[in-house]
Order: sequence, then C-alpha cells, then structure tokens
Amino acid sequence: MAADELRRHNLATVLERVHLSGPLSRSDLTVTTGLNRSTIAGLVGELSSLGLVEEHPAVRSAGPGRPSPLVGARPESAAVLALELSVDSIAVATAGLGGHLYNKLRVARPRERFSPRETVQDLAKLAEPLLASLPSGHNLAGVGAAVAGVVRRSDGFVHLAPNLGWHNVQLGSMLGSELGVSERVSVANEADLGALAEHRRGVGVGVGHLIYLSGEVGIGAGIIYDGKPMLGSAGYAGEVGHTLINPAGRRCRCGATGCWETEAGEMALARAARLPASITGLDVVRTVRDRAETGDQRTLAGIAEIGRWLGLGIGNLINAFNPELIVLGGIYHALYPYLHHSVLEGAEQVRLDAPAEMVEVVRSGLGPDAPLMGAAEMALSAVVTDPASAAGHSVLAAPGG
Amino acid sequence: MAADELRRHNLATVLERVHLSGPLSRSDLTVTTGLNRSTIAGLVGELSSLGLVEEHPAVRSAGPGRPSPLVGARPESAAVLALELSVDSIAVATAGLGGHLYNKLRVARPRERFSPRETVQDLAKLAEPLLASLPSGHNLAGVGAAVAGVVRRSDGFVHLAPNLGWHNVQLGSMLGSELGVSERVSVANEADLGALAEHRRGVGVGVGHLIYLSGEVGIGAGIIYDGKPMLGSAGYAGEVGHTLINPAGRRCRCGATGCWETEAGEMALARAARLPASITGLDVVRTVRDRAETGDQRTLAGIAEIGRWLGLGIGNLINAFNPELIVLGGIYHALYPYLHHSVLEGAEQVRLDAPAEMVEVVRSGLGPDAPLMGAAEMALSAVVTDPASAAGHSVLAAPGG
DNA sequence: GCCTATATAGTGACTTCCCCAACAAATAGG
DNA sequence: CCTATTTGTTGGGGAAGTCACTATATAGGC
Repeated sequence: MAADELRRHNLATVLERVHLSGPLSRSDLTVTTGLNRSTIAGLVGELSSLGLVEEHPAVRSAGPGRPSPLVGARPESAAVLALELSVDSIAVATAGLGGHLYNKLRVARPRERFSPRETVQDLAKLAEPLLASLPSGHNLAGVGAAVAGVVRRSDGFVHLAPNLGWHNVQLGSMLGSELGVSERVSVANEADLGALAEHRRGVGVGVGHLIYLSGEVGIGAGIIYDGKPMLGSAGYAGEVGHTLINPAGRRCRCGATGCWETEAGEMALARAARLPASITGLDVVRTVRDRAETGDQRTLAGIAEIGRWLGLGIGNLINAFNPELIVLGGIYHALYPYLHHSVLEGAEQVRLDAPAEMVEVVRSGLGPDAPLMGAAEMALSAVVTDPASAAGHSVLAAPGG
Repeated sequence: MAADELRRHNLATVLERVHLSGPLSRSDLTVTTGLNRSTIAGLVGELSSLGLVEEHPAVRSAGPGRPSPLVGARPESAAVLALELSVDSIAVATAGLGGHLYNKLRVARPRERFSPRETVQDLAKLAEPLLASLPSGHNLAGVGAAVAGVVRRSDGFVHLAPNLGWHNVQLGSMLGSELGVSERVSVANEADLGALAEHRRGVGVGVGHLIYLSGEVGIGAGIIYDGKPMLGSAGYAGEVGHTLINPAGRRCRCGATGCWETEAGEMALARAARLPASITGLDVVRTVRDRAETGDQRTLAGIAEIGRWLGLGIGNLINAFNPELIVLGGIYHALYPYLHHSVLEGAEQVRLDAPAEMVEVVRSGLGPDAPLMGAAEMALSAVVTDPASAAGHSVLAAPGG
C-alpha cells in the first residue's frame, strides 16, 4: 500500500463511521478507529474543510471532562438520486450523506412491458421535482439505480430482467444521458441493494453476515459478507431464484423444473392459496394478505406451504453461507406474520451443521423501500470511499434540472 | 489504519508474493506492488535480516539493463507441520516458506472409529521422523490440521465429524499437547483447506473466486472469495452436503430426505454402480474406477447418474456464489474422467443467469493431497501475514522431537 | 462559589515510512 | 569501446501518525 492511500483510507474510515452511525464525538472516533486524537483532529479538519462534515458543540454531557464536539455529516455536501425499477412500481428518492432522506416518490405501474426508453423517461420525469427541491448549494454526487434483473456493475448493463421483459439493455448510459448526468450512475440488482440497505439502515446494522431475500415475482438474494456486499466474480452472486430444490416439482417459466421460485415464489403462492386465475400482479399478495387477515384457513394453509418451501431454501442458504441473519423482503415482508412459523419449520428441516440458534430469520426493517434506500447508499458509497477526490465534484452535466 | 500497520502490510505483501510466486526479482516486486524501488529495497532488506528471504544474483538476463537480484523465500526460516485427519487415512507433511515440501507421509486407516486420543497419538508418531529430519536451524512456525468435519477455527474445536464418529472434540489443544507445541496449532475443515491449496498451489492459482468440492463419504465445499477463504460468520460456510436437492429422494443418514450427498455422494455411487454391499469404504471408489476402466456399461451409467446430481448441485452453487472455477476433489477427482461430462450436463440443467462460459469445472490439481497442502499453507499464513513478529519465534515448547 | 478530579482538545516536536531525484552499476547491442 | 537501458543505492524531503505537554471545559464535593 502506498503512502497516500493511508490518508485516503483513514479519511474514508472516519467519514464512514459518521455516515453510518450519525453524529459522533471526536473521542468516539478515537476509540473506534484506534487512531490518535491528533490524527482524528486532522482528519476531521480535512473532512470539514472539504465540506463533508460539520462540528457541533457537544449537546449531552456524559460525565466529567471537557465535552467533545459532535462530528456530523453534511447531507447537502453529497446528495444522490436513487432510482428503483421494480416489477410493480418505479420509485425515485433523493438522499444525502449521513443517510438523510430528502424526498421519496413511488408510482405503481401495471405489469405490462414498458420499453427501457419509456421507463427511463418516466423516471426522469419523476425525479425532476425532487432534484429541483434539493437545498440550494447541494452537490449531486451520483445516481444509483436498483433493477429487478441481472446487472453488470461496471457499466450498468442489464443482462436480463425477465419481469420487465428486458434483455441486454445499456441502462447505465441511458439513465446518464436522460438525466443529464455526466458520470457516476451505478446500477445494481434489487436484492443486492436491499441487502445493503438493511445492513446499513435496517435490521442488519452491525451484523456482518446477512442474506436479504427479495421476493417479487421471482426470488433473489443479496448477500452481505463480512460487512461488505458479496457480488461474486462478475456480480451475479445470489441469483438463487432458479436453484433446483424439487426435481419432482412443477415446470418453471425458465424451462427448468423445480426451481426454488417455482415452489416459493408469487405464482406458487397464488396456486397454493387457490386464488382464481383472474387475480394477478400486485393483487395476488394483496388478496392473500386480506384473506389471511380474515383468518381464511385455505389461504393460511397456502401461505404456510410456500413458507415451508421458502424455509427449505433458506436452510440451504444457511448451510452454504453461514450467515447470522436472514432478512425477508418483498412479498415475504408483506406476508411475514403468516409466514414466519412455516419458514422456520422448513429451515429446520434442512440439517444444519452450525448450531441453529446462530441464525435468525427476520422481517425487513425498511420494507418495500429497501432496494431504493440501497440505491442511495450505493451512490453515496463513492463519496464515503474517497472523500478527498469526491467532494466538490458535481455530477450534473449542466446546472438546472 | 495506524501508521505501523502500513509497514506490516507492505512487508506482508512482499513476502506473500515471494511465498506464492517463487523467487521474484526486485523489479518484479516494484511493478506488482506499485511501491517505489527504494521502498522495495527497504522491505526486502528487512525481510532478509529477519531471515525470511534470501537474495540470489540474477540468473537469467532478460534484455539490457542492470540485472535485478532474485528474492526467494527461505523455507527453513518458517517450517510447518501439516496434518490431515481424513476418513480413510491420516497424513502428515512438513513444508517450508515458499511452499517447499520437505516430506510427506500418508497411512491408510480402516473406517473404524478411532478415538480422538488414538488418532492424535498416531499422528504424533507419524510426525516424529519428519520433524527430526528437518534441516538443522529450521524454525517450526506452526502446525495446521485438516479435519473432515465441522470445525471452529478460533480454537480448533471440532463440533462434529460424522465420518470419524467425533463430536465436540478439543482437537486443537489435544494436538498441541501431544506434539509439544506451545501455540499456533490451527485446525480447519478439509474442504476449506483443499480450496486454499488449489488456490495457492493448484489449478486455482490466480483465480479469485473458486469453489473446491471435497467428495469423501459426504460432500463439502471450500470457497475462495476474492482471493480469500470464505468462512462465513462462524466458519461453517460451505457445509453443502446436506443441502436439499431432491425432496422426493432417499433418506439421508442425517435423518433428512434428499440431501445432496445422498444423491451424489459415495453411497449413492455404490448404489448407482450396483456394487454389492460387501464392498465398502475406499474399495467403493477403487472398484468403480477399475470397472469403469474396463468400460463396464453399468458402472459408467452409475457414475453418470451421480455425476448428473453432482452437476445439479454445482449449478446451484454457481447461481449462489458466481465463482469462476469449480474444482473437483476427493472421489470426484478419482472418477473425473468418467464423470465430468455428466457433471457439465447436470450443471447446465440449472438455469444460470450468468453466462455459462464464465465458469469452468476442473479436476483438482493436487489430488488427494490438497487438504494436507492446504493445512501447510494455513500454518504458513501466520508468518506471511505478519513477518516481523512471526520470524524467529519457534513454536516447540522444548527442543528435540 | 471555589476547588479538584476527569476527560478531552490543541499544539508543536518527533518518528516512521514512503517517494523522488540524482548517481552509480551492470548488462545488451552496435 | 561506446551508448542505451534498466536497476540498485543514497540522501533529501514530505506526509502522516504519535507523543508529550498544555489548555479547556465539565461534574461533583466542600
């Protein structure tokens, strides 16, 4: 490691703590980073002169001694635009350093096939007022997008998004040109970003190893390994929807037989809950939940059945990844109260070599917005990782919205 | 990161290159580390004075310019003892920094239940002559052990080793006291170490993401993620033998139904190849291979069947981990020529969202010794990771064997 | 209200480590 | 034998973190 990387690394460490944990006193920073007081002073000073953090006089005084000023992130120093392209809706949000959420907007969409161009234009229209209402003097540091599909991170190329009907779409560059953003448009898989969001702002804060399961039409997993997103060699890790779990099962839309999502996904739910074929799309989960609320036995049994299959697959994931936490998002978040018993039952059916009490299965803390929040966090990461070079660079090609 | 960690980190980087790639010229080191010539000179000098590396005059002269001396690891500066506790054999080896193998000894064992104490004593007896024949002036830097079981790394506690009939064994400390070694006895899972070995010395050199499959009685996976062993939160990642793959399948020894190893493990092989029940243990694979060599159709069909199941599970792992390489060890190494077609067939049956040509399935390069070599590498890692503090510390409580 | 103990910030000297530039050394090729 | 090229060596310089000392601000006891 070169000498200048040391400084960058330490700046990033300090900014990351402040970004993730909220305002911290300088002495907190000394303790948690292990760096010297003088060093922290220098680092905070530099971050402060970059405009990324602000020092406030200490508020609460906890015991004797000179009070330590609080170091807090300045949200407007790095604002980002977060986008979500999901099966049933698109959403936009603006957020700032420190996790501050300025605004959020979600619009339902029918499950028709929208072309990439239409979708990108719709997103830009949604984003316009949000960008315009950002505080003056803000600095747009980047754009992040969550897509329900298989994405190459390096350039935001969408290999495949079956539920959007997309195939080989240059989404990254399309978003960049439509939004008038010159660089730093990052695109990632919905589940991966859900995992990131839950790890940073949701139920997974402080948990080093977790798996987020995004159940929409299919099933996707986002994996946090040792506190960092685990993407695999090309970014396709966690594509678990079509893992084989039941060779004697039903035929999947993908052509194979017995894929996990065929047994535990939305279509399996509709079938197990005996919904009429007329109910489709978002209405599947809505109807199932409504009926479950009334205590309808047939529905509850159907939920339990897909819960069991979900649990079996979760057991497999636990054996493979040894996580501390499984976070259920998407439709599993919506149905969690009726689902979690059978999920645990299914998971316990798979023999675990690790003591079972080491894993917890919980409901997503951020709910349907997890991927969107993850997109914001991803965009903010560029600033946090390299504060010195990222600060002050606005990403807009031309001023104005 | 504190200031002194920088030096340690750079020393480790240089020593690691030399350890893994063999003798390198100083200018190679400058290029690959990105550090300055002067810095490399200083680092090499320090490693040299610690006795860990040696400089030799440049041999081959490749073009004009002043020849760059070669920096090579000194094996005797950090020798290690590697142990393997496997289902059908135990093995010991001595190796030195740079991957130099001094000696190796493997002894077959019947598949009876040996107590931990017996086994440890046998290992110590095997190790004695190897330790005695190490070059004088050697420095025993540590001991590494590979076990076919679920191991807690921190203290070498064996939770479960079904094929050894063990349960909650303090293997680490038992080995330490039996060998007269005061510290640095590390114990790990066989498959994890197989993966490490293949990554460092086998077919996976230079491959950042690979999965090693160890097929003995059961199936275990060792995962290298981004060049580093992926252990999971508690070290139990890769325990894939009992992942569910066929709910309509046979009952597994573990009590569950349709575990992967029930469909693709050794017992499944014996059944599929229609071996008489009298053939057990090591003889299963031997017999199957012998019959396959003669072209026996029934045997070949049986191998193909378990190959297909193996491939299906591999497809699942590819979807979950997105590796670049799958390395087949254990019985799959032995049967590879008759197996690999059906494995690929099975893997292709699972739909991959990543382009399939990005994954390769290959035969282990180190064969049956992969876990043993991995144990050596694990023990050497302590020295490589922290050269300054590790050098010169011998691990033997008392001199002599 | 004042004093003391405690905890933390500020400051400047110091050390370590890496980088750089100039020079020296060793080789290939003409 | 000379030149171009590459690399080791050396000493100066700068950046970053550490340390010791001093200054400051609070809590709590008298």
